[in-house]
Amino acid sequence: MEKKVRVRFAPSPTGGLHLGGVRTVLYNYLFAKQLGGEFILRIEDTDQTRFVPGAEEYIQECLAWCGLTPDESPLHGGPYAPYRQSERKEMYRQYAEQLVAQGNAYYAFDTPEELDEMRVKFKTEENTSPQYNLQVRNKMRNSLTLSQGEVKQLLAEGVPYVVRIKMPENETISFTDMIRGDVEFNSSLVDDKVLLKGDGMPTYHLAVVVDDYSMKITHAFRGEEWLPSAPVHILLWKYLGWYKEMPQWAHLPLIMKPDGHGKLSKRDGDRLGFPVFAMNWTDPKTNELTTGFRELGFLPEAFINMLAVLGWNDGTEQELFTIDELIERFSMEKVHKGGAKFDFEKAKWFNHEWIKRTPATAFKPQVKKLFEENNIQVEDEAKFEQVLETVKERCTLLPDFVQQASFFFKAPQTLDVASVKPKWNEDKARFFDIVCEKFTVLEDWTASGIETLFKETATEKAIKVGELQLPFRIMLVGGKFGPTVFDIAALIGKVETIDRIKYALTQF
RNA sequence: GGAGCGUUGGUCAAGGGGUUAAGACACCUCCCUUUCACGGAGGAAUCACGGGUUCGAUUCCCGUACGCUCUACCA
Repeated sequence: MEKKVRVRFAPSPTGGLHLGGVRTVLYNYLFAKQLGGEFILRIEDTDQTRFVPGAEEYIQECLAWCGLTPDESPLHGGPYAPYRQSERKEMYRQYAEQLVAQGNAYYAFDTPEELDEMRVKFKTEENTSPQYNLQVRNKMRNSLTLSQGEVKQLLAEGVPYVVRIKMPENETISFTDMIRGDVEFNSSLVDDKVLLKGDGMPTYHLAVVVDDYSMKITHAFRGEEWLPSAPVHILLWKYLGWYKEMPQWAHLPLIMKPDGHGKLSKRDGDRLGFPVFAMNWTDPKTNELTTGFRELGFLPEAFINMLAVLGWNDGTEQELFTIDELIERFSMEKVHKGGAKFDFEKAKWFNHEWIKRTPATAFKPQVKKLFEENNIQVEDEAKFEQVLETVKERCTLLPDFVQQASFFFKAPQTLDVASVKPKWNEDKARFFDIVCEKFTVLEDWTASGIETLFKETATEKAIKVGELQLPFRIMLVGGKFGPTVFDIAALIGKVETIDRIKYALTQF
C-alpha cells in the first residue's frame, strides 16, 4: 500500500507572507489535495533573534484568506504536535549527539571572532569566501583537532559550541528532483554546515530533516534557493538511518523582480508600486505598513489563480482555473524550471476576470465596507447587488466599485461641465426639459423604455442621439464613466433621474 | 572565486528532430460604442551563441556566454 501523502509548508515567522511563499503553499496544497493527502503548516522559529510577534498569526490568516487551510498546524493541532520548532527543541539535540557519536558530526568551539579570522586568513584570489570544510576543519578548534580530554574539559566547563556535520570526502551525492530530474553534488565541495547552534537550537538543516521524518512527510517542496544545501539534507537522512523514508524533493523556481534581475523582494513592490505580500503587514518594530493583495482589492480566487500559473501551465490554452480545477490538473512535472518575472498588469487582469465571473453576492460585503468608508449609504440590498452586477465588468480591483457605482446611491457632487459646454446649446436644454416632462408620465421605467422614449424625442427634435448621450451621462453620474446611461436611469429611478437632470440644467 | 540551477517575442508561456513555433498580458492599428469597459480583426520570435549527431535541429549531445541561487551559529 502506498504511503499517505503528507506535505508541509514551513515558514519562519519573520514578517509578511511573500508571493513566493504563497505559491509554495499553493503547490503543496494542490499536490496534497489531488492525492488525497494532508497539508501541514509547521513554524520554523528556531532563530530567536529574528522572531517577530504576530507573524505566525498573520501567516495563518493569509492561508485562511487564500482558502489554503492546513490539516495540521500550531493552531489546528494534529497527531504530530507540536508544530512549532521552538517547542521541539529537545528532540533535535538527541539526534545531533547521535551524529557525533557515529562520527558523522563533531563539536566545534570556534568563536564568531575566530570564524571571521579564518575567513580572512584563508581568503585568496581563487577562493573569495573560504568555508568551514574538510580542509579548514583541521585547522580549527573542534573535536576533530582537539584531544578527547580537551573536548571533555571544554564541555564540562560549559564553553559554548556548535555541532557541525562532517562532510565526507569525494562522494557523489545525488537525488531526483521532481522538477529538475537528477541532480548531483560532490561532497568535497560542500561545507560542514552547523547543525546545532550555540544556544541549543537546531539550524534549518537539522530541523528540517528531523521534523520531516517525525511528521512522516512524503514530499518536500521548497524554493530553489535551497538546492545548494540539499546534499547536506540527503546525507542527514542517510546518517540518521532514515534514507528509505526520505521525501521526494521538488525545488520550485523563484519569482523574480519585473525589471532587472533577482528575486522579487518587498522593496521592489514599494519601488514599482505593487504589493508583494498577501495581506497588509505592519512591522511591529517600525510600525511601517506594507499593503497586501487582499487590501488592494484582490479576490482570493484571482490571487491564487495568478500564482498557480506563474511557473506552471497544464499544457492547454486555459488560464482561468478554479481551485478545484487546479487540484485536478496540477502536476509538479509541469512546473517550469526557470524563474518567472512577476507582472503586476497580468495579475490585475486575473482579478478583472475573476470579478467578472464571480456573482456580486460574493464580494458585496467588502464593497459595502468600501462604500461606508467613502460615506455612501446603501439601504436597498437588492438594488446594491443589481448595481454591482451591472458595473462589475469594468472593475479591475474592488475599490474601483466606488467610482463605478457610488453615483447610483448618491447624486454626483460635481459635474464635468467642461465636457459638455463646448457643444451645449438652447436646443439641447429644451430637449432635456421635454424629456423630463415625458419621463414624468412614462410608465415603462426600464432601460429599454427610457431609451426608446429618449431616442424618439431626439428624432422629433432633430438632434443626433449621440450628441445627447454624453450630456445625459454627465447629468446622471457627473463624469465620463459608468455603464450604459439608460441602465443607470432605470436603476436610480424616475424621480432621481429627473432631479439630476433639472439640477444639471442649472449648471450647464 | 567555487558549486548548483537556468535561458522560446517586452512579460507569462505551449510545443518538441521535419510545424505557417500555440495562447495570454502589455503595446500599436482598426471595428463596435459619441463615457469607460467588454467584445471582434490585424500587427511582432531566424526558439542566447558556437560546435557536433542527423537526410534534417528551436527540439538530442558538448562547449561558450549570460542570468539567478547558495557560499551565516538566517531560513
